[in-house]
Amino acid sequence: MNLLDKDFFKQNATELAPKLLGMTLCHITPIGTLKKGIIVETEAYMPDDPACHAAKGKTKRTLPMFEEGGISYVYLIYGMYYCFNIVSGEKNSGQAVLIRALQLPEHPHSKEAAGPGKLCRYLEINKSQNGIQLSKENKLWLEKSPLISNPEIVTTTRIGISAGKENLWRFYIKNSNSISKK
DNA sequence: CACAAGATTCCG
DNA sequence: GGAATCTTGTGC
Repeated sequence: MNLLDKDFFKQNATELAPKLLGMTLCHITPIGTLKKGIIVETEAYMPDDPACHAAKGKTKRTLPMFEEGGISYVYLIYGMYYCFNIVSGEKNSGQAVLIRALQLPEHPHSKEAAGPGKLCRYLEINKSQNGIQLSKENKLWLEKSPLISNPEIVTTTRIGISAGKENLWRFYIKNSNSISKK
């Protein structure tokens, strides 16, 4: 079974988010360097979720969230940090999975990509990756990680939001040293 | 056009 | 605990 066929991303964010744990996010930077990390922490943002950017309807910023699942949604937060999301669900549903932390294959204890802003800085993801289909041709894609299979997953409330705090929509790999926070 | 808020991070 | 820093959405 190929986990990465088109329908894989058509699941709801709440279903997709835990399934992304243990997969490798890869990016080839503009100067041709391959950067990659294993996803160890994610959060789901759903259409009727008060914490979700798309909940208030389409705006210029959130347009990618209303595309079909499988494209990227990148936005700038606090004027300083980019956050990378994988859009999920059917077209026009308005949902996505925020990638919150990566474990570096060669430095499993590093905190260099432990946090949504930090992983974008590490992978060199910015607005130019916004709204693109995740694929090797677009130099931004997912692979199954050979290092992690069937990770033990912890489910908690999300971080940094003011509404929708009650939903248990944050997922991370138990005992990972590279998550953003306990 | 002005203004407040924000899915963060780092320092004190 | 608080600042940095600036885009975006909203309201006048």
